[in-house]
Amino acid sequence: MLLSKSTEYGIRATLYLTSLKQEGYVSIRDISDELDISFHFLTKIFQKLTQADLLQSFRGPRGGVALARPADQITLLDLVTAIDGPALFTECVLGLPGCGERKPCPLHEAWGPERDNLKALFENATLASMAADLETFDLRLKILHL
Amino acid sequence: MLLSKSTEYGIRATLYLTSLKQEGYVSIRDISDELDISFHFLTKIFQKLTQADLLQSFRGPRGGVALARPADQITLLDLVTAIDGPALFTECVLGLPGCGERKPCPLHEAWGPERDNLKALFENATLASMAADLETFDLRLKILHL
DNA sequence: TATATTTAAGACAATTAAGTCTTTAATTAA
DNA sequence: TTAATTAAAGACTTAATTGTCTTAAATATA
Repeated sequence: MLLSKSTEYGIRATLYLTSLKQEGYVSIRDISDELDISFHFLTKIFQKLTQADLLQSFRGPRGGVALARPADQITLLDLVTAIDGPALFTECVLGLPGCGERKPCPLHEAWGPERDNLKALFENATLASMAADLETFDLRLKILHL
Repeated sequence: MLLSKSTEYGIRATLYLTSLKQEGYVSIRDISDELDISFHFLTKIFQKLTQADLLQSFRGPRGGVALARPADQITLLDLVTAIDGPALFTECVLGLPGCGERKPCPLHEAWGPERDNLKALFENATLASMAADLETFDLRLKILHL
């Protein structure tokens, strides 16, 4: 699996938050209800994003979470690295510690450009651009209940 | 993480087996000792590869494992899908069941070509080509003990 | 000030992945 | 035929991830 469940949830939830375009804070409960994600689990994921300064949170009535900066200044790469860490973009595909130019693994050369592509893709996708796509193409963030 | 530990081990071990260019069977113990992979764990991984007809195994003295077909006819994609399954190349990046052309997630369009690249990379890398690189460039499969 | 609302934090449980150990079956060779 | 060698199979343990629950802290409002 490319992304952990935590990261999958984090992306969907943050994207949903963005799409609401709400002035103030949005409660985590509203988001978890809407996207069918465990409230407590989502709370923990948001805590990571808050600690990484991607979100702001506020306690008490009318509290919740909000983007910490404009939606065009938060990328998918920000979200992924804040939750899963940078391993996907830094570590050897074969898990060999110390794999590098000096003594590379058999996939090193081929994986380098591929990893850069992936990173570029994640870097170019901002919450703003994705939220725009969301509107334009009526994309989905929810699981369908049949 | 892109690949599971099982797949990482499976690739390294199969590649090592290929590089030996041995006529008969190579014992799993020899491979696990050489690459510092748990013997029993590697045995299970090889069992999957044997069941997927990528390896042949033989019990008893002078037994072990061997490639089931020429090294240029086994790809990295074969190994990855045999061990981890095809999810990486088939499932939605955001984990939305039913994500597809009809009702795609916000990453669907961007991820499609990227996934195809990745798949092509894994499909073009055969055990033969990687083993050749291994010789030519003195690449490494082992963890370095300092 | 008291109560309700909301996130923070941490304990705990369930599930999955990773790793170990033991027994069985197949095969060779003495 | 007996003993040694090797993979197969499955039980078991450990660790990591995922998910749940409870309590504490912060804040607003009545």
